[in-house]
Amino acid sequence: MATMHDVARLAQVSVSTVSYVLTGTRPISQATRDKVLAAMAELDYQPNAMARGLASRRSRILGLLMPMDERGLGATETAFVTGAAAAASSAGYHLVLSPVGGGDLDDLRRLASQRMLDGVVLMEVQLADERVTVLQETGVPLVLIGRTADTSTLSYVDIDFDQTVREAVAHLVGLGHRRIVYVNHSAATLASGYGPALRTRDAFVAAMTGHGLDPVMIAAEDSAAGGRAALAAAFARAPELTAVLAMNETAIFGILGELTGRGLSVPGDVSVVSMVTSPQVAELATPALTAMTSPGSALGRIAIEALVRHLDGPAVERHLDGPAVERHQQLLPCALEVRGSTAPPRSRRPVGADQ
Amino acid sequence: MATMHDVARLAQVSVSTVSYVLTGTRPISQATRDKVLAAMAELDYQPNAMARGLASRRSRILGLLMPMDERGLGATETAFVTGAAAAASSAGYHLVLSPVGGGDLDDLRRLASQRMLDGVVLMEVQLADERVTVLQETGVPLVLIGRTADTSTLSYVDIDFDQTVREAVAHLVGLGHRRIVYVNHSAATLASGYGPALRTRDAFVAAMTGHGLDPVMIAAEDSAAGGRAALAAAFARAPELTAVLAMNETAIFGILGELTGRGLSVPGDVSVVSMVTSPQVAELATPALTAMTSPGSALGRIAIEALVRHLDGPAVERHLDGPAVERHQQLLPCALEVRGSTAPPRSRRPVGADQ
DNA sequence: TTGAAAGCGCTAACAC
DNA sequence: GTGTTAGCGCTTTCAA
Repeated sequence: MATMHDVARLAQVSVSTVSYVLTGTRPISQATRDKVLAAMAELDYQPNAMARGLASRRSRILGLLMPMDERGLGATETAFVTGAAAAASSAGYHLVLSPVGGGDLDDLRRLASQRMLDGVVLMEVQLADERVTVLQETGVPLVLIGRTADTSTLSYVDIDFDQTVREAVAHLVGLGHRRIVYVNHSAATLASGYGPALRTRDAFVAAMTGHGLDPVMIAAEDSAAGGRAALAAAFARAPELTAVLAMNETAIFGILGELTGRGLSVPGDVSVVSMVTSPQVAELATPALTAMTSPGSALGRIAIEALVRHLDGPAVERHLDGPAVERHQQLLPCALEVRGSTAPPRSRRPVGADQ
Repeated sequence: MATMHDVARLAQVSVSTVSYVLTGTRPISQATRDKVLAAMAELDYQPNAMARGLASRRSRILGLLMPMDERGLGATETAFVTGAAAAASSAGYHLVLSPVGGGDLDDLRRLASQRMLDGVVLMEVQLADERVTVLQETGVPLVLIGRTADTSTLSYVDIDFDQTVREAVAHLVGLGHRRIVYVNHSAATLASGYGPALRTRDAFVAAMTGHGLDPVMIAAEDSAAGGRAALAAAFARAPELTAVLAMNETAIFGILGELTGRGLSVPGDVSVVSMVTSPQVAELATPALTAMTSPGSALGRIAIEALVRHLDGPAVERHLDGPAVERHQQLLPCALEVRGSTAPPRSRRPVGADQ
């Protein structure tokens, strides 16, 4: 493995010159640059990332910390990751994903304190999230996907759940639905402080109330069985329901199965809208689901861009906690994609503009 | 950020002593160790990973290279990742996932050449995979998940597709099915040299032939629509089919939908077995799918263990390509998990032991 | 426009 | 059982 010294010797220049053509930190004459480049090519030189990192105190590596305790990454998360990776790469950074489980807080602290990561994006943030605290203590530049309860000192990008729910409800109401049931994640998930579940719940109540309708919410376990149970509960609570809005990507298959099992057709008897769902999953169902499509890759891109802006920005007071530190806080709504699972309810026509 | 020097000064010992209590590379008296540990705690010392890596020429980081071009990680891949992460962690390594797209071969080469990764696990290997070549050229220790066509010089862990298909077919045949259609990935995927698709195809032909049955294979696009089309094609090719064996986790939802659409019940009229599927996905369907469950986390664990054994093993001739380099080559079968989607065909009873 | 040299924070001989 | 010290391969002053 050739080193910079080898390159310098072959090109008949000093090591610093080689370093400067690599970093572009100071002007180099074309002739010298060519010599150096030729030498590099000849030796198949690759800079040693460790040495570079040690000397420059920057690894040029960004970490994407994602919990993997659950049922895997959906297409949504995947889009997120690829968006982030692309943004990192075009900013000259590597992106590595670190599968941090919930338990290993120490592991997380170590990872962040070892100066191996220039910055970190944390996914699946809870309203009260110890990981955020740990990360803040270590001083690594940090951007969240999702939000903690108190966001005053943090940078984050998140889905605009309020807007998303409002649009979904408006779609159904526009079709003429009045009895709409919201199927959320499980009670346990809600209790654990999972932001999306909590925020969509509140947004649903607000949206329905705004339309003068009664908000009915059911919690469902993340499984097909949970979805079936939730649908049964929904009919118990609101026998005349004509539409289901589901936040739970897993339960929704159970909901559809149970609907079919009860001899009810989608969207003839009951309309179904899936929230924060990828097109891939929406297309899996029969009929394909009308869904609110998450802005996955944009979220990833924006998070990384915010992080990079911070890192590559003026080196001033990067470690001062003064109010001068710029935070990036942004919400992106999901987009309504109408497919085959929504239609006007059987018993009534779409409401008119003046109604 | 405290350095080793600070710790040494506070503990009144030399830096090397601090280093040795950290690495455990030579005996240290209990008294000294305690002093050092106390100093570390007091200063909240964290070793600098870059410096350590530069000096020791080992980053203690393992890379898991996974293509993310597609529809996301299923529960299978997730189990894989968590298995790998756990194994790495308990061997004292960090595991980072790198989302390498198909295109960036140069990016891959750079990543591997920069001495940032002590070893690499490559997922989703194709029969002819340029990435393997690139990686081998860089000289990083490498373990594959999946296999290239020529495995003579490589370490790998893979699913035993032969055995898995044989068991799946045996299950159906045991129930009395004779007309079994195999729904594979798309023709394009097959043409691209995707090992699992190719290997299961061959295994299916072998297994069916072994039972004296006619092997019918249909290629399906990876979508619900693809599944529906495949089922139509299957009925065209084999009108009297009573069972479907599906390799395509995405298409299977279309298959089920189309079956229902034709007024056919599962498993009453047609039995369905899903290959290389996670329990989570299998439970999504109604009825829950009988499936061959992939040994996800075991695969991940074994791959990492093989890599670590290589890295931590005798430092002898690690860069020699002599025949002394031990390769790890192992196949693991999927396990049959019977759920609600398989039953004896309507028209006949299970075959007896002597039949 | 270029070179010399002092580190970055650690590991691992080598010495005792 | 412990200390000294020469690097690891690079970046970045300082000096020309």
